[in-house]
Amino acid sequence: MYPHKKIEKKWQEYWAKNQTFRASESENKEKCYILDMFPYASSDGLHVGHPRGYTATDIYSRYLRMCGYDVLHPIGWDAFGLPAENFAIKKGIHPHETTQNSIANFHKQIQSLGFSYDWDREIDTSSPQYYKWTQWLFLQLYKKGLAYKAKAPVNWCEHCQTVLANEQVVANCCERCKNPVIQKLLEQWFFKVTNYADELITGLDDLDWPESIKTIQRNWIGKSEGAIITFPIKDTDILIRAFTTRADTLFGVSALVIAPEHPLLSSLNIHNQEELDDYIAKSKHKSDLQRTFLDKEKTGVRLDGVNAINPANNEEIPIFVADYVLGSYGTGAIMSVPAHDARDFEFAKKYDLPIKDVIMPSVVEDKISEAYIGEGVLVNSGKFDGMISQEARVAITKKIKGETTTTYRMRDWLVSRQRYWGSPIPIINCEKCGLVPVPEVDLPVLLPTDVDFRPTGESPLVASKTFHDVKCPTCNCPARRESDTMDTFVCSSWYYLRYISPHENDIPFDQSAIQHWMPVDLYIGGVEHAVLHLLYARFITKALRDMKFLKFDEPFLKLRNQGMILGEDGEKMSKSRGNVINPDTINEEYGADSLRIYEMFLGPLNDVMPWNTRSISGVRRFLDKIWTMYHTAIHADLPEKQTDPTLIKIINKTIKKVSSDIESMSFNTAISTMMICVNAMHKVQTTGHTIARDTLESFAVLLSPFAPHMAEELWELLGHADGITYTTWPVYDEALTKDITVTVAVQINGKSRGQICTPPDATQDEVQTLALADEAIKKWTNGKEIKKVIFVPGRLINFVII
RNA sequence: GCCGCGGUGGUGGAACUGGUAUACACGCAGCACUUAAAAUGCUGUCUCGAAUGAGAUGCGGGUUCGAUUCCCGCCCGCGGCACCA
Repeated sequence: MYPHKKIEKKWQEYWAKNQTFRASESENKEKCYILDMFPYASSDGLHVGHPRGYTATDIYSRYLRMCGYDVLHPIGWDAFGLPAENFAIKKGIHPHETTQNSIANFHKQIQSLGFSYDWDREIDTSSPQYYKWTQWLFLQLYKKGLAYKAKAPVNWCEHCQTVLANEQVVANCCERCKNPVIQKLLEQWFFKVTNYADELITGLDDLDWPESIKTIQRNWIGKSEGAIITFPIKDTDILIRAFTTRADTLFGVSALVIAPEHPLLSSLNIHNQEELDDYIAKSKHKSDLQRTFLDKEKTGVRLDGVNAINPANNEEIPIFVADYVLGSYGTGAIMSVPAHDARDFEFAKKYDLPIKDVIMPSVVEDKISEAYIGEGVLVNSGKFDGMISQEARVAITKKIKGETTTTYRMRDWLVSRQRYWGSPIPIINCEKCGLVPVPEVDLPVLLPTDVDFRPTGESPLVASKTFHDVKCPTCNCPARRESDTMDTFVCSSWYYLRYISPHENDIPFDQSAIQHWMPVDLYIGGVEHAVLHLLYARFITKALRDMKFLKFDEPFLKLRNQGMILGEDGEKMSKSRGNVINPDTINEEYGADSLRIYEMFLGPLNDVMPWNTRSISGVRRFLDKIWTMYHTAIHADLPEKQTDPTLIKIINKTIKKVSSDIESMSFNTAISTMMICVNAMHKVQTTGHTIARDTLESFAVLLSPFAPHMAEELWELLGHADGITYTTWPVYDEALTKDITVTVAVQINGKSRGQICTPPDATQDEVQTLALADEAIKKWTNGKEIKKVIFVPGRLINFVII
């Protein structure tokens, strides 16, 4: 039995002492930056989901080191933010203390799994050395006009007592506490992500990322090309602009519908003002949840006494205010075309508006029961009749002097938070000078400790006299510091740059080191960050590039997702369900190598998989088998070269398959291949033969990325004193992977009826003669005419008979 | 509703570019070792059938000598978006 505790401890100490995984910036080696999404330093500690991604990157890192690459593989801690703060409040301990405890715990847990991180580069986003540069980043964005303060309707979580970014609102609820989010009009800080909307979409094309993530980002950014069409209000000078993607349907407009928030509402002379005010007040009180989920039925108010003019045909059309039109998208006004838009159709039915067909579908199906939203040929559209939708959009927009434009669904990133545990925003509010950035020499703006950090709806930093009251850096008048803190996602939007020169105190990152290491070559993490971290990091990279700090466009060239590990009951692991598996327990009982291999053997990296503790015994048996096999094989007169042809073939095949599987991240099949190899070696050994040194060495190297502790021990047992990490990955001989004979399937009409053994390069004639001479085949072909023969060399021969 | 991904033994899964479906592992059964158990090793394990065989990759069609793989139409599950004009 493999004594995992003793051996794992031995090699972990060896790696630490020798700084085995320290990344160097080597001139003559090709670099590879392999990154994990750093863990949130939660009080719960590591769960079994973490090691899944970490093992994948670790296998890849260890593999590449042996292939001669210069590998950077760092780890650190995402430490600021709400969960840490909430935990601290619950315990009545300062979040700094609870966070440091969590970090220490994570550090210990991760180290015990034998990951090959360069621990010298460990970072903690809540340390002043780190957040100094998060603040620096904020200032650069501010200088560039990419960080701004504005009053806007924002998402407010009553439970967490803070605003949230759009990306943190899931189904109209706070992604953290799941309580409904309400809209509030507040002055907040934003990052201008929308400036990069277009590049954030086009940049995706060249990235080696899962299509699913690209699609999620594209949908989130929500590019839509259309036109703004101006509708004059009858008997006034007022013009209302409506955004549409379907200018081709302009002749089918039945009404102009505007959002309750629309600014021009107050300038209109409306006869039923009271009714309107009532409606606006009601819709203001509705949360977005009610406006969308609960109120499927559309409501609105017709504005009496005012009408709009359709610029296409000068028809007079009614104006409605309805809250299905969003004030925050497009122009806050739409042209309602009931015949060709599902929502407008529903609205028109309710308010009895005319439904006028102006687009003929190419295939006419059922009528009137719903709107036809597809494209087609124009009818009832004056001189545009007969045109197809695509052409008509351009022509009509031009005719009525509309402006073509592009809008995006994505909004700017709201980064200020009214909570304590985050990086302070480095801005000073001066009555005379307005917003004044903190001079860079004064960074970091330290998070004060003399405050009650429990949330009150206002930033707790306001309560700190030492923090809050300052002198204006420009005019020296009394001023006050910005008291909000930054969203944790700001910290994580640039951490991959800090790993590159984590100890620099005067610069955020060293330019020449950045040149050497960036961009990240492989990034692994969960899908849940598709529109959060992954989008923010891309934005920050592009912004820093435009400020000449970086010379590349995208931070992460290749991305892979690790699927979630579910509980044994197939449900998501959670404390309340009681199905959480603690990796420490598994590590203790089966060892780190078993846990690593088990998590990879479960199935494809990307798939969601249920945990099954019983199955670990399989991989543990695999390791035990290797252990005893090596101990039996290694003795004084161990032959150097393998002579057994079966083993020569299998080891060459195994090297080939394991190498290609690691490169394609098919770790599960790499492991089954190694199992097949071990079973073969074991069989040879139990039948009294010896496994030679070259075979044992090659296999130990193949095993080492997966089970590094055991592999190191076996490597030492084979007489090597310098560790396995930087040894050379074995090469295989293609000729030796080939079988001497192959089994060719013989089919009759596509059904397998037998098999024959031939040399792999046998010709069709040879195979055919052999096959037709076979008794089992004769039975089928006797007296039948062979119409056709299909031959796939080395695989099958198929006789088509009548 | 729209978009994306998936459906293979009792279980996790494998299968190159359309070429012998079910590798590898778990579980289960039997045997060996043992006073016994655990551990370990060996053998078997898709279904029906005594058998030559027949049928199985969610369901129904199609293309093909041959389909888990390609095409059409459904059903189910998971994930994303959610009045975005």
